[in-house]
Amino acid sequence: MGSDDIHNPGLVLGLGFSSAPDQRVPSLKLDDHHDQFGKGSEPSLILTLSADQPQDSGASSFYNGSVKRERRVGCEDIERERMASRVFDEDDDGSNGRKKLRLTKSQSALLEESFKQQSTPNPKQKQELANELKLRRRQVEVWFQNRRARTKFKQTEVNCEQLKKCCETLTEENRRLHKELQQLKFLKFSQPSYMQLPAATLTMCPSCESIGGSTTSAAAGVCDNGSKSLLSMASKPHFYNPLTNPSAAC
DNA sequence: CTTAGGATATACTTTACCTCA
DNA sequence: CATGAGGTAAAGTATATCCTA
Repeated sequence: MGSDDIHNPGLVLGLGFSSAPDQRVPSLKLDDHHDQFGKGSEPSLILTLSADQPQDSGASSFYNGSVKRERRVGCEDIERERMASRVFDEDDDGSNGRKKLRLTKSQSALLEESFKQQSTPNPKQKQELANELKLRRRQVEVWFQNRRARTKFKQTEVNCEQLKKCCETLTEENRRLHKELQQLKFLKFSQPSYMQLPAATLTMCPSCESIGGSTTSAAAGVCDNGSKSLLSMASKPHFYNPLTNPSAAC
């Protein structure tokens, strides 16, 4: 037995994305009412912005192709508000392509404000917002959908960065433990008397990565900088496993 | 209890517009 | 000045889920 039996406490590294929770799962549950409509069935009615609803408030704001480019300098905001508050009847150029709504800064600000308070407003709240902003409810709905998507995307980016850092830390720890293990094996076969010492008397300095005889830090299981050593961990009843105890690693 | 259908959510895509080299 | 690439945000589409009649 001996050092060959030392468990590898954290030698398996990975981000563990085998089943990302947010991955879209292909629909395997079309056995109920959904497949009755048939995925290939064409929509019989396509609503467009112009045909969707009457311009109830008269303030849905679209850029006209001929009105371009708000300037970042000067009275851009005023100009933008002015442009955006215009009603474009589309088709002045004969095209029936969709025009793109641009929310004004005040509209965006109010939407942001309400998003802070409630990221998924109920239908009544949406309608109230729409009334206040002189938009259609659908536009408010879409804005919240896209806003939630942006929030989620940003959060995913943050999580990804954290996982990268965590992975780097674990890789470094793994490398260090490997090295320590090799030194211990070497010591075992070259100088067996070392192994007769109580385990707690041996430890490795994480900075110089050499085995030493310090008793105090080894007994504590932590080196001066807080790193763990194999021997000190081995003297404890359980091994440190960063995968089952990730918070300890990162 | 089962089912149809509406409402609404998410995920992904398309499109119009803007910025910048 | 013109232009093309790339980014951003609004809107479209497909599908899932929940609720109700």
